[in-house]
Formats: sequence, C-alpha cells, structure tokens
Amino acid sequence: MTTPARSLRADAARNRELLLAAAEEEFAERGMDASIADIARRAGVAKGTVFRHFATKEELIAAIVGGHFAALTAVARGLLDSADPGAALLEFLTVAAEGLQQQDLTFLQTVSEGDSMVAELRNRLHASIGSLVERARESGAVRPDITGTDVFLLICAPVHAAGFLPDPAPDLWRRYLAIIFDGLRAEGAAPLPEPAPSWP
Amino acid sequence: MTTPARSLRADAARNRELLLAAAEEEFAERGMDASIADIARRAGVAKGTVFRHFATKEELIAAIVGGHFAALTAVARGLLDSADPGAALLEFLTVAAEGLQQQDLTFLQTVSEGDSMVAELRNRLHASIGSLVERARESGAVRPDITGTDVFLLICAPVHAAGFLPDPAPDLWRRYLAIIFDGLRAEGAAPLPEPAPSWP
Amino acid sequence: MTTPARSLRADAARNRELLLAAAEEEFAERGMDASIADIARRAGVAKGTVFRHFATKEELIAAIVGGHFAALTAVARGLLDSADPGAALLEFLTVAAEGLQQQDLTFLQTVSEGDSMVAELRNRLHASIGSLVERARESGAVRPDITGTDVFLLICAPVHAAGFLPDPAPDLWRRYLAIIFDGLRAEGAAPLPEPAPSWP
Amino acid sequence: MTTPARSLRADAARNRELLLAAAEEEFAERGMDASIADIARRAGVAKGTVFRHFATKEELIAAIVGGHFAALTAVARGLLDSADPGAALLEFLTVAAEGLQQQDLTFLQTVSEGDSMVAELRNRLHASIGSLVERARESGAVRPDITGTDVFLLICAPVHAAGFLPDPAPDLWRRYLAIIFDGLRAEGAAPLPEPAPSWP
DNA sequence: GATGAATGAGAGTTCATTCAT
DNA sequence: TATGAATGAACTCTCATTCAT
Repeated sequence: MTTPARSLRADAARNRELLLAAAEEEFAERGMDASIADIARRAGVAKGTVFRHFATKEELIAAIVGGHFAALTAVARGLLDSADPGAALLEFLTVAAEGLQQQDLTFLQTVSEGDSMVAELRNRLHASIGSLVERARESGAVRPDITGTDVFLLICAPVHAAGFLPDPAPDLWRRYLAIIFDGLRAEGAAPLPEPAPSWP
Repeated sequence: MTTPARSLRADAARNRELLLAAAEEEFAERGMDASIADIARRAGVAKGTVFRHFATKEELIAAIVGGHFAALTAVARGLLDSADPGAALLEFLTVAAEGLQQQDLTFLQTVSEGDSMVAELRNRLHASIGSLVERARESGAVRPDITGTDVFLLICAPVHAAGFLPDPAPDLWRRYLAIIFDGLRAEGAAPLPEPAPSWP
Repeated sequence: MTTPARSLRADAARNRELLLAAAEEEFAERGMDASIADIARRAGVAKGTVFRHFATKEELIAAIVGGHFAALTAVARGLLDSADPGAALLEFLTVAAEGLQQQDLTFLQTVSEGDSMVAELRNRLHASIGSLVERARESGAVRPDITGTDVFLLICAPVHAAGFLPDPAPDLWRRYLAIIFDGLRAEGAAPLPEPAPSWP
Repeated sequence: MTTPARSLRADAARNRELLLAAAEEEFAERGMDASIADIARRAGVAKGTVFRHFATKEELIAAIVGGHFAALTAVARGLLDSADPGAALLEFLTVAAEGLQQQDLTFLQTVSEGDSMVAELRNRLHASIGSLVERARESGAVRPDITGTDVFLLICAPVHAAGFLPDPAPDLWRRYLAIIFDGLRAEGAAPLPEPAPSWP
C-alpha cells in the first residue's frame, strides 16, 4: 500500500541505516583498516551503493561520528533538568562511555575533524555539556575551575584506558570513570595547573 | 678514544637512530598511514635500508614501542628510592606524558601487541610501576585499592584527552594529569567499583 | 538466442579470456619471471583487473594449467572409442604436444602443484590416459609393462627436447615424439628396468 | 710456510668451489628463485664475495652450466674408444642423467644461452656426442637417421619426465631412459618424420 | 680480497573510487 | 537506483648490484 516512490525512499533509508550499522561494527573490529568492500558485504549491498549514500569514505565516517555526537547531545539535554546536577554529570559520562564501550571508535574523530557538519554537531554537544557542567559547578559537585571543554575532552578516557588491556573486563571502564570523576570533584584540591582550554 | 674499527657499524647505528626518529615523527604526523617510503625519505636513506634494519613495518613499530617502554622503565626505577613516594609517582607520570606529548603514539601499541620482545619490555615496565605504586600506596599517597596496572593503563590518558583539541596548548596535558592524579589520591573516597584488572 | 542479461558478464568473461591468453603468451616468452604488470598490459587491462579475476598470481597459473589439463582430458576421452587404439594413443600425444608446441609451459605445473582444483583435473586427465593406454596395451600396440602414468610423464618430452635448440623448426617435436613412441612399442624389447611409478 | 700470495689465491679458489657447490644446491632446491644472498650464506661467505667471483648472477649460472658441459664432454671422450659403441652411448646417457638426477637444473640452460663461454663448451660437448653417435650409427646400434644433435637434445628427457611426479623414486629416470634408448634403436622402424635439426 | 650496508627498480597485492550496464 | 567490473595509485617488501670500509 505504500506508494512506489515512497517505497524506494524507504529502501534507501533502510540501506543507509544498514550501512551505518555495518560500518560501525567493521570499524570496531578492524580499526581504520576496515574496507568499503567489507562494509558493503556486511550490509548486504554492493560497493557502489555505499558511494551512492556517502560520496567518500570520510563522509561515511563523518556520518557515524556525527550520529554519536547527536545522540550524546540528546542525552545531555535530557539530563539538564535533573534534580542532582552532580549525579546528572556522572550519568552523562556513564552513558557516553557505555556507547563507546563496545569498541573504541575515537580514531574516527580524527578523520572527520575537517567536516563542517560534524563540527556543528560537535559544537552543539560541547554546548550541552557546558550547561551540564555549569550546573554541577554551581551546585558544588565539581571543582570551580572545571569547564565543559574539560569534560568533553575526558569523555573517552575511561574506555580508552581499559582498552590498553588485551581482554579487558566489559565493565572495567567504570573503575576509571570513578577515578576520573573523583578527580573532577576533589574537595579542597589545589587549583589546577594550566588554564582551561578555549573551544575552537 | 672512539673505536675506529666500528666506523662502518657506526654509520649503520646512526642510520638506525635516524630511522627510529624519522619513523616516530612520521607516525606522529600521519598516524598508522605513515608509509615506509616517507619514513625513509625523512631519514634520508633509501627504502631498502629501512628493511635492512627492520625486516617488517611491524618490527619497526615494535622497536619504537619497545624503546619507549625501556626508557620509562629506567625512569621508574630511578624514582624507586625517592624520599617522597607520592611525589615520585607523580613525577613518573609527568615524565611519561612528556615523552608522549609531542604526539599520541598509543595506536602503535596495538600493532605491536603480539611481539614478544615488546611484551617482555612491557612486563618489566609494569613491574617497575608496580613497585612505585606499592610504595605510594603504603605511604598513603594513593588510595589503598589502586594497583600498578591501574596506573599503567592511565599513563596515556592526559595526553590523549588533550589531543582531542585540534591545537592544544603544549602543556594542557598537565591539567588532566592533575585531575587524574587527584582521582588516584582522593582521600576518603568510596571504594572503586569493579575489581582491579589482572595483568595478562 | 544470446542472453542479453549477461552483457556485463560477457565483458568480464571476455577479459578473463584475454587475460588467460595474454598470460600464456607472456609466460611462454618470459618464463616464470613474467610479471602481472606485463600480462595486464598485453591483455589491455589495468593491473587491478588481473586480481579481480585471479586473486593471486598462483591462481592465474592454476587456471592456465587446469585449462590445459581439462582440454587434454576432453581429447583423450574423444579418442577412447577409436577403432585403432595404438593410433589413438599416438594421436593423443600429438594433439597434446601441439598444444604445448608454442612454448614450453611445463614450469607452470610445478607452481600449481599444491592447488586442489588442478590436482583434481590432473587426476581426471591421468585416468583418461590410463584408459587410452590400457586399450593400446591390450591391442598389443604398446609394451605390456607401459602404464598410463608412464605416458602422462612423457607427454612433454618431445616439445621439451626440441626446446633446447634456440630456434627449433616448428615441427621438430614430431621427430622426438616418433622416437619416444617407438620406444613405447618396441616389439620384443626386454622388460623395463625400475617398476612403473605409482600415482600419488 | 705457504707464500701469502699463494695462500690468498688458494683461499679464493676454494671460495669459488664453495660458491659453485652452494649455488648448485640452492638452485636445485629453490629453482630460479634462489637468491644470491642465500647462496652466499650457504657457502659461508659474504654477498660481496659472490660478485668478486662472478660479476653477475648470470655469470654464476654460466659457470655452473659450463662446468656440467665440460664434465660431460670428458665422459663422452672417455667412451670414444669403447669396444661396444652402442653400450658406450647408453653409458653416456646414463652418466649424464645421473648428474642431473639429484635435481633438474635444465632451467639454468635457458638463462645462460647467450654466454659465449657456455656456447663454446656446449659446442665441444655437442661435437663429442656427435662422435659417439657416429660410431654407434656405423655399428648399427642406432637408427641410421639419428644424429648427435638428436641425442644432445634428448639427454635431459628421462630425468625431466620422472620429475613430473612429486616424489619420484630415485632411479625412475632409468625406466624412461630405457624407453627412449629403445626408440633410438628401433630396428626396422620407419624413417623419422622431420629432418634432423641443424646445429646453430 | 672480503665484508655487509646501502641502493632503487620492480614485484605482487589492496582499495577507494568511477562508471557502464 | 543498484550493481560490480574496471581503474590506477599507493603500499610493503625483495633482491641483484655497488661501494666505502
């Protein structure tokens, strides 16, 4: 009963999602060496179809990274009116790490650094985190000299640390998130060296 | 006082050093995609010379990673009889990060994971860090449930975090080292979630 | 009656044939040192296209050798119901040598020794020759102690012998085939030294 | 007590022999892919020393092939005054095949085709075989239309035929030499097709 | 005379991308 | 629109050969 024109679009949309999912898995397993051919095979489409959806490999990577940024932005915004700002910030970092936990995809960020759409989504995420941190700071949950940029830069650290082990326990990153979050609180700690970085 | 009998070997040894330095720079700038051809060009030697010194690209990477591990082991050992164990641990993490600061080379570790020489050097570094942490723990400078493995895994975190900015201030990593080190101390902090990881 | 649905495949199939022909010529002229680049150039396609059709150089060689085996098997089978078994055997050896005559490709056999498809085709050829020889033996056309394996091993000898001359007359091999075939008949000859070899 | 000048020459001569032996073994095991480096290692000398004795790889191969030709020439000449010319010819072919038996080195002949020293030695061998065959022909031991060139071209055939089996019995070639030699006699056989080849 | 470090052309192979069907 | 065959540049690695020591 769907109109043919729509069914084609639906197919295309479905292919796009299949491709993004396949690409993410493939990048997770093979790192930057994941090939377009393997991604296409995993998604069950032909190589040419990948390029119909994403003109270059970089564009595909940008879509993945941008998707993550957008999802995290939604999470951050959803936590903005939480009653406990400190707990909200911890919750945000936890959810963010859970998304990364399966495999470290941080290397994709470097590749998509120049993409303007990604830059826009990254800015939005940064802004949302900024609000989250501001509330936490005002409530005394984190040091007064911690900024949203600091938190943004530290998101991946727990998963990344655990990833240095060949077969890390699936929840090991929670241990390092706890350590780092304690470092953000650190009641009575001395002021941090180096000024907070400015956002580009 | 120089040994003239080794003049040719001296040339070869010099080339080896030139190659290691060139490779490190090239990997830093280009990531895993650094090519042997570019490394050779930067070192001022022919492509074939790279393979005379390092039979495969992986062997070259292993030499770089192993060299870093060995250097850090020496640093850790030199700090073992320091009067202030807590300061010694911080000093170690600082020197380690300084070595990484130029650029993030952590992706090389993944490649050389299977190399037995690297594994041996990594084990030695891990053991030295273990001693450093044990002393710091006994002196009350760090949480009682922090292990050498924890510290080993966190070495790269400060530099890695700063690296998410396109043009980070050269000493920005010191800010994140301070945060993480505070998390390691965290007097009166609750016990960490997740047990400390075992070393493979 | 042609299948238009396969027009693209037809192009690919044509390239495959072009490549096999070019490879055969190139191997004949240059021996084992024939390069994929030269083969591609002679076939009028890009280097990458060679690898689309044959994943490795060995696979290409296996295709050539297997093709020859299959063609010879067809010849042998076609001669099985000939009225004169001795003449049929001679005809088979003649046709086989004609196929080799252009140039000696026997060195390719060594390379493809490990390939299972080639092994299968070689076994079939061996079996067909076995039948041909059995009939010739029963009819008294060849010595009683000659086996199919003997004949299989001697197929290339006439062409190979002629090939030791720099510019052999194009039909010189017929002279050596006549000599060897006479050796197979040799009425009243003494029994052969060494038992007939077993087929692996 | 040896003069230094002579001891050096003796060393050099010894190295030359070591190299030829090592090269022959290496070519037998690895075929044309035998590398100068492996030959040098097997001979226990440095790569540069190989090139002091043989300016190019082709020169080394020429020395091997030429050595075989010279040795066979000596054998042929030694058999020239044998009482039974037919047996002498068979003995020559047997000794020649025994030299090849260890491994097939015929592919080296192709490479050294252009070398003038090899050509000279090949001509001498051809001439000696010519005398051997002439006597056998006159004595009625071989067909009247068999020439020395025919025999020259057929020398390798027995070993080559046996070599098509993966693990031929060490004396299997004797079986094929018997067949071919029977073909050379073949009393009452029809005249051979194709005229005898002329020697270049 | 012997050594082995250096050279550099060229090998097989991979892969993002294009384009005819 | 989707396909997958074709492309060609780039890669790692090999090896005969040269030459400073």
